[in-house]
Amino acid sequence: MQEKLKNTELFTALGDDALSLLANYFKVVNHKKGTILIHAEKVEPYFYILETGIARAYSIGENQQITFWFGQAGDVLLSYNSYINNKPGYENIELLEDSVLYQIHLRDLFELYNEHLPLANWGRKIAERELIATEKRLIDRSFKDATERYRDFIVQSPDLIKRVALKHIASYLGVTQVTLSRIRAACK
Amino acid sequence: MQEKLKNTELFTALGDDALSLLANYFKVVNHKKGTILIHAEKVEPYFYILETGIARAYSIGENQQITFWFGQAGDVLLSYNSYINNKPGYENIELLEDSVLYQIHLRDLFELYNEHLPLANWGRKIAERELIATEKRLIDRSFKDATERYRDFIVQSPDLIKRVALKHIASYLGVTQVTLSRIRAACK
DNA sequence: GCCCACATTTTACAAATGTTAAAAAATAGA
DNA sequence: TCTATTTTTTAACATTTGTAAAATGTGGGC
Repeated sequence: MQEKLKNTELFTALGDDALSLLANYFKVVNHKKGTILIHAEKVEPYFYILETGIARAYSIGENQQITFWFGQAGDVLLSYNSYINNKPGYENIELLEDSVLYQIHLRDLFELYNEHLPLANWGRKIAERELIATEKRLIDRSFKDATERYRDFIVQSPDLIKRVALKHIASYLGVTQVTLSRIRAACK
Repeated sequence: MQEKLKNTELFTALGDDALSLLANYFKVVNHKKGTILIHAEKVEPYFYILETGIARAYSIGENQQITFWFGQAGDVLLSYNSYINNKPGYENIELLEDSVLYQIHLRDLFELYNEHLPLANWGRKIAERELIATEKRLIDRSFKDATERYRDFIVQSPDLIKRVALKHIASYLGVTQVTLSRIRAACK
């Protein structure tokens, strides 16, 4: 495993032995830009950690896709409904750049969770951190207008602004692409 | 612990020994309607499970409160930022009815998590389920208009519609009370 | 029963955002 | 480089939602 990944916030909390135990099960995989790693209509049996690249999670409606999450280096890519309920999910995950990932089968991961306490607590923290981030975004949808959300996004995710198509950022912020364009024109 | 609580989805997954271990640490507490159980500006050291009653979590902005979560019997009440980061949170939790709760100190809960594997995995599932629910709500904010969200809410939470003030439901749905009133008038 | 405090609805108007279509700009491939 | 495709912007108009204030409804205490 790359040193830089070991130093992400997600891994520093794990002890060395938990880390090397986990590393035994990880398989490094490469995927091209455009790969759909997780399909909403399937039970997806893998848990991924992104080493390099950018990903987006999106749901498909009648006339549109809604991007509701972006993943960057060190983030976990997962179909939560597969993981928890062993059922197809609501999210697709697409790689927006050529990517390197660590892959582990959910079967193996759950076995580790049931054998190794620090890992079980590590899995708990992954979900808890994601929950806090998601709740804050939900709250921001009410407290802040689209312009404020866009400004915050620029500050908090400067990499994403540079590397992700604006149409995806628009739906992530909860507006249409036309509205985002207007906001950007007004900000100049 | 009440039988009915043991039969909630949250507890049936736990084995009997994990349940009785947990029960040793729970203290039953009663609180009046209106009690603010969790304060956003404080590190709150307790984890609660609601036995009877209804609660809401809300954040305070400049001119308004936003209710972003409702808790019913069997749900966990918690300041996630206290729990995970040992820092003050973004959420207040208010009891909307006289309530009976199980209370455990975070110190004790973390000790259990570090000793007892089934409990650590139970804690993981609590956060994961909450995450799925929150992500779905965030996605619904984009896919569905306020009228559809209100109709869904009536179907999915018939108890809350009866027992919670509409001003709280309005902000939970992401609209003002005026808009909710208009929706309700149109639905008649 | 009456009054008070609070919740909800209604109204009129303003602001923000969506929709559709088209033009302009950027990007990828041959 | 040139073309084809996709992305982004712009425009005009429709719709939804917000704001502020007044009116109405509701429940508890005296």
